[in-house]
Order: sequence, then structure tokens, then C-alpha cells
Amino acid sequence: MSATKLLVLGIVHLSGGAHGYQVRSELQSWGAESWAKIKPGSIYHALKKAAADGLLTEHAEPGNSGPERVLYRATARGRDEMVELVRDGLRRTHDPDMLNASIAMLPMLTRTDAIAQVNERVARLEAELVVQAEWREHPNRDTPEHVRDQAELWAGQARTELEWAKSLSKRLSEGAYAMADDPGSWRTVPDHLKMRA
Amino acid sequence: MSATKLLVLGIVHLSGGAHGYQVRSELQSWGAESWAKIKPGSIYHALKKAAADGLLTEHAEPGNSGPERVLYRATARGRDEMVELVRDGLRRTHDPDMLNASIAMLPMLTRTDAIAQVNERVARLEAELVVQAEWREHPNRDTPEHVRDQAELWAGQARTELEWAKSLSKRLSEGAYAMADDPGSWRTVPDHLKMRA
DNA sequence: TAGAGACTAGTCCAGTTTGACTACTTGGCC
DNA sequence: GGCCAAGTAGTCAAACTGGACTAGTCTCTA
Repeated sequence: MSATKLLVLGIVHLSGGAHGYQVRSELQSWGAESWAKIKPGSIYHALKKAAADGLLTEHAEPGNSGPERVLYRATARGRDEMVELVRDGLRRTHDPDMLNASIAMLPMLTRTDAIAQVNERVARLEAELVVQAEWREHPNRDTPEHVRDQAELWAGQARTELEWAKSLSKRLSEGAYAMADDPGSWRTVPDHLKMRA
Repeated sequence: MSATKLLVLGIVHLSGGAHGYQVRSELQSWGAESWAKIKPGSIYHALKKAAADGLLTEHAEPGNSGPERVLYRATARGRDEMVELVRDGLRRTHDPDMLNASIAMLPMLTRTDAIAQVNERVARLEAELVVQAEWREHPNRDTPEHVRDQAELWAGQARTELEWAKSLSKRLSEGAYAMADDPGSWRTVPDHLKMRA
């Protein structure tokens, strides 16, 4: 699951450097433990992995109060990789967790880029709906009835997502949200994302 | 992910005994590799695990043609566990894979039981929608705007699922599908599920 | 009739996830 | 001033997943 990777990189980047527990609390406060199913162990693993891959740097900090901590900071490669992950998550259907994580990190992208990725998602969802419709018109003879009806749910979900993606694209076009290339963007980090040093 | 466990137990049960490759091909033919993201390694693992847990029995079969195979058969405990998994998957929201797997194995339940579980899901989805609506009316001050809009998608998905669950419950009440307690149920295993011995 | 390609059956192990566990500090409160 | 609860920070082994890999058997077909 690279949703964990994306969120961890994102939090470190947004806070301009963070240690494991901080990432963990931040994700918890976003309710990410529920919608992205992220457990503590995975966070620490993702941080170490990212550091080993050169996406983050590690700085050991002697615990002035409490146990020793490791401070992580995003590298240039880490930022690039993260932006790529956000773009992928927006574009690709079939991975709800990545979509959720990408939306959470949406302001990492420039406005035009974000719109392009969301539009690509719209196109893919439309294509999938066409395939599904065909499949239901010419059903496979030995697919059980209840499995065919299940496709009804998938199609419904896809349609819901499609409408939502369209409206997101529209909102973005109309200037909603502070994106990476806007004044007052995430570069002016909102309070709740600031490092609680 | 216990969706793998459920599907593997289910296929073994439905075929009245199966070896790994058979389970694998069956799942493939259902398109499960895509909607449940199941890979070969996980299938063989799940089979061994289930055997170790006493949910399946293992019988080594000398390969009359081709390599040696291991035949698995469901035990009574395995059947009970599977039925419990199907009921859980129907009831509990927040796990789409389990829902998909449970629907695939729906005819394992008796009609009244299935209806009860689906109705429970309906109730839970309605409760979630209420909570979400409240959350959107009284938004947390420092939740970023784009994260609040994401909730729009979740709510939409929940509504879609709700409608679908209601209609499934209705279809079941009207006698759709051959359930476990019906004549002509899965006990009369359809051709495409029969062991290709 | 040998060799290519497809099918059958499963192993292997590196990588990832889980969640229980350790260990230390702070603050309250009796 | 001693003890408990809550908070801080992270480790660890066990379990699970992914998917490349092995290894035999048919089946054409040139």
C-alpha cells in the first residue's frame, strides 16, 4: 500500500521535518487511522524505508525530555516522488486508499496539473462504465446471478465517483482551494499542520 | 485481509474438495484477481494456514499426471467459520473486499439470515450517513477545505451502497437467488463450480 | 521428432503490515 | 511523596502478501 508512503512523505514535507510520533499523531488527528487504515508499525517502517530510499534524511535527536527521537526531513527526490504519487493517486481508479491520500495532499500540485489529473480520472471512469455496461448486456453464461447483481453496485460506485470527480474538476477550475502555485498556499502552512515543536 | 480466507474456504467448500491450482483457476475465472486483488502466493498460504487452523484437511495426492497435488476438504469448523465470515462481511461496512467476497458466497447463508445481515448493513449505513451529515454541518475549524469536500465523496458512496443494499434485501425477500435452504441451491452445485476432476 | 509454447501445480523468500509490547516522563491527587 | 493514568516515542516478532521462479506435461507443428 503506497498510500502510507504518500501520507508519511506528505506530513513530513508539510511540517517541514517531523519525527515518527509526530507523523503518527498528525495522521490520527486527520482520522487517517480509519479512512486509510494506517497502524503505528507501518508508519515507522515507511519512514525508515523512505530514508533508506533517499526520500527522507534522518537526524538522530537526543531526547531532551523523553526517549530519543529521529527527525526526518524531505529531500528533493522525496518531494518529487511525493508529487508523482499524488498525481498517480488522482489518475488511477481501483485504489480508493490512494485516492483519499491524494486528496488529502491535493494542494501539493499546481492547479493546472491537478485539473489535468482529475480529468484523466473522469475519462477513465467513463471508459470503465462503458465496459461494465457492455458486460451486463452480454453476460457470461456461467456467472452466477448474484455476482451479476454485484456489478450493479460497482457501476453505482463508479457513477458516484464520476460525478464527484467532475465537480471537483469544476471547483478547481473556478479557483477553489489554495494550490501549490497560489498565493496563500500550503507554503503558508495552516496552524493545524505546523510542527508542534 | 480475510477476504482471501473467505474466498479460499468458499471455493473449497463449493467444489467439495479442491487443490491449490483449482482454487486459483476458479478465482481467476470469477475475475477475483481484479476485484479482490488475490495473488497465487496468498492462495497457497491461505490454504496452508486454514489447514493448520483445522478449517480444512489436507490429503497429499500423488500426481498421476503432472506434479504432486494436495487436496483440501472443508471441515465442519471450516464451514462454520466461513458462514460467520460471510455474515460479517455483509454486516460490516468499511471493508469493500470483504463485501465483494461475501456477495460471491452469498448462497452459503439461509435466506432469512442473509436478509437479516443485509438489513443490519442498511441500518449501519444510515447511521453513518447521519454522523457524516452532522460532521458537515458543524465542521471542525482546522480541517482543510479540500478534506471536507472529500467527505462529499464518502457520503455519496455510502448513499449508493445504501440504495444497493436496500434493493438486495428486497430481491432476497422476493425470493431471488437459490439460497442454502432452497431447493436447487448450491448443494446442487452448478456446472462451472464442479470439481474438474 | 525435436523444440517451442502453453498449461498445470506449486515453492520461495523478500518485503510489508500488524498490533502488542517496552520504556520513559509528566501531572494529578490522596 | 508515592502511585496511577495518560501521554510520548518507538521496537519487535509473527503473520501475511506479492510475484518471480521452478519444474513437470501436453500439444502442435515445421
